Amino acid sequence: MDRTNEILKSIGEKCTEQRRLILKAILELAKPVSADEVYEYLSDTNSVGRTTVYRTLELFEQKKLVRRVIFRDGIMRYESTHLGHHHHLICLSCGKVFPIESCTIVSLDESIIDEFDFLVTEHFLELYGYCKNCRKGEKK
Amino acid sequence: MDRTNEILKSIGEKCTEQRRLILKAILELAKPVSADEVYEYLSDTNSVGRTTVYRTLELFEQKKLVRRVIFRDGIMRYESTHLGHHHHLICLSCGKVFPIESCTIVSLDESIIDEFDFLVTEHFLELYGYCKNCRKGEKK
DNA sequence: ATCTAAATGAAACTAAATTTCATTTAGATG
DNA sequence: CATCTAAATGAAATTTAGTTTCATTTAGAT
Ligand SMILES: [Mn+2]
Ligand SMILES: [Mn+2]
Ligand SMILES: [Zn+2]
Ligand SMILES: [Zn+2]
Repeated sequence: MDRTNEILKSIGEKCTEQRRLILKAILELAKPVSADEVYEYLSDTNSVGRTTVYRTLELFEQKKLVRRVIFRDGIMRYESTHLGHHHHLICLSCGKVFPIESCTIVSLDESIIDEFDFLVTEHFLELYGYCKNCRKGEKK
Repeated sequence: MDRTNEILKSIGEKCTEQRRLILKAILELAKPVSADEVYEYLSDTNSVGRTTVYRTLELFEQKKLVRRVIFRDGIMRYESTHLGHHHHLICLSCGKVFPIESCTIVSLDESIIDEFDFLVTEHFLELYGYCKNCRKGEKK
């Protein structure tokens, strides 16, 4: 029946109301969000405790339903892995986050083993600047 | 006389014993370090308080003597700006950090404005994996 | 040598995240 | 369906990184 139920079953974990709600929130929010943002998002339903949000996001990370994203403020955020590997544009003015789905870094990853004798297994790139909207009316 | 004194004068800030020691530590450690790592490094001299370390690193960042570096653990680290813009290889096994001095991303930065109408002003790339040493003896 | 605005640091505080532990519950079993 | 138990939950306590406050000290100007 419910989409979230399916997903929880597919990872072989117990289906609880809390887990369903947290997963739903992550899917609906559709951007990197902190545990507290998930908690706030669900606060009106009043059915999930903070601790459970933290724990559940950790579980989801292990089960690869979400990935952890760290921006310059150091806060742990999580986003659905529904979108594959990608990078982020983050607006320094309004904070909006835009995904860049193409990744030109993979070839770099591979050259590193030759040049540095270092085996790259993952990489994170974030680009900061100013979005279209926030540049409106500013002298170009 | 002292190298650190020169530098502090050059940024037009008061030369205090604490600032000299913190700057010296940053230069000697020559890698991204947290305020607490600087504090520990100086703990034997017993001449700098934790608060001063935090505040001084912040000052140094404003004055562009150091830059802030955030890895996956979200802890604020600082490194000398002596080395220009570069990226990091971080070993997931031993934690060692290696700089990659060439940056192939700048051209990406420029293409973003056309593709996303987003003006990139800075970017951060970190590559995680396993260094030469930590791969010793492992099946390739 | 004197003076003062700035710097320092101990202690209090904040915010994010983790741990503890008593209570509840999903879902397996009969 | 009723019973049972290991797992999940959440309030509260704790930890950790970082910030703020404020009384005291000090760099360096005069
Ligand atoms: Mn994303
Ligand atoms: Mn570096
Ligand atoms: Zn914006
Ligand atoms: Zn290593």
